[in-house]
Amino acid sequence: MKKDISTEEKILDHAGQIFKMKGFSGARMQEIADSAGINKAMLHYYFRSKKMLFDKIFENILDDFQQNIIITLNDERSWENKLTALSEKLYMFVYHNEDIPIFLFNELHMNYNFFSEQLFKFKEIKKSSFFKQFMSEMKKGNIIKTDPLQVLVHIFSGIIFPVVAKPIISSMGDLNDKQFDQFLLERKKIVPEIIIQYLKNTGV
Amino acid sequence: MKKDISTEEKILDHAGQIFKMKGFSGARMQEIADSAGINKAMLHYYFRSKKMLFDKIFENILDDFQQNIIITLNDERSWENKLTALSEKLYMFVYHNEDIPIFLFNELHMNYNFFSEQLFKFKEIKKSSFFKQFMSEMKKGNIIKTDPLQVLVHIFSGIIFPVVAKPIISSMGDLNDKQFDQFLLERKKIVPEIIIQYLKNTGV
DNA sequence: CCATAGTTTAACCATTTGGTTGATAAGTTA
DNA sequence: TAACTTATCAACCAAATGGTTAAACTATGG
Repeated sequence: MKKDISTEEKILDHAGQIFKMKGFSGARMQEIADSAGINKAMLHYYFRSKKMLFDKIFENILDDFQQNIIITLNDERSWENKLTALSEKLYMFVYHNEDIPIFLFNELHMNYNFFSEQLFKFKEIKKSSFFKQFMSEMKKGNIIKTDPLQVLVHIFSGIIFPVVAKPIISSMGDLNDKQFDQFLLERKKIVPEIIIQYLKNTGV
Repeated sequence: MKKDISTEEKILDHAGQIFKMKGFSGARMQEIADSAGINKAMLHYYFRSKKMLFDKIFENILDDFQQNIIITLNDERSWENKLTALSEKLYMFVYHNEDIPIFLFNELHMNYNFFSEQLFKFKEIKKSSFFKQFMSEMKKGNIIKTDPLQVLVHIFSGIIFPVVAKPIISSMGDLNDKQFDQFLLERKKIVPEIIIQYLKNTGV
């Protein structure tokens, strides 16, 4: 009856790393087993198939990502502070999980229809208090007339994209890893500033 | 002596499509052959190995992408018009090649060191006339003090990222394909506006 | 202390996959 | 037309890969 959770967690942990690095089709079951220091049959014992193992991991990562966003957009702050906090959150997230964004987008791209259910949770974002605040301020004339989704995507793009395109951007600017980190840090500051300034520019 | 180019091009064409859709490790040589309507041995006859076939295709795509950018940044316009033109160019590029960005970034991510030579060409961007114009205007005080690479990355992020993250963004906004296209079209307009306005805001 | 359920392993299996081969066809040249 | 090069194909191969199995080990509760 005893459920030794350590093996199962070990699998999730190591499989996660390998899937993130190599994607679904690039990852090998044997490699995951070796990495976790267990027998390959254990993978099937706990998760039945490669696909099922992958799905569990993918869902966890997607949830984690979405939760990070939704919490920030729903807490108690002004809309400006939410945008700044969102930049900060996304920055921290990508800084500590450099390969998650590209992994997520790539797997979603290759298997769009399959994951469509899992994507439903992102609809919550539209219902977040950020959207309500934003619309309200817009009506009052304190914010330029804009689609709030565009605003969020400005932040997502501005912070997440550089990590996704890191090899190309590093090459463009001839940046080593340390310089790239600095570049990203600077963006975290500048991106919300630009957007907020633009949105408040109602008089012109 | 006659070089029948049609088979070779057929391979490049169909292999390109499949690699872009499934990535290197997800693509199958047999599938490529079937798609091109030729025998699998032909793939090896013309390109020796999967990797070599892939590399040729990858290089072409990367070149194409880089050329698009460099030409725009080097032609005869003001820096503002270059940013607007760059948005337009990138928009057209991603609109007609929806799966290229994620393909490029993913393969670069999975095999960073290997492609590092191919990335050298992106260093040209720093030498483009855009950078010179920008620095010059900055000295004159017509532009707020900013790293021009950050400015370019604003544009890249703003236009390319939405395509990369299309499944998630579509889900957030509950957009169908047509609505997403509209969303992207709107961004093409708004993104350079925001940046340019920010850069010119020197007096405040 | 043993019966039972859960856990782990080595060996195995069927299929897929990238790649090869040897023969054959189709141009090209002289 | 004969010699030669280039292009194409069906059949084949060895290795890799996801998955299975049957036996062994471990723990725990009665």
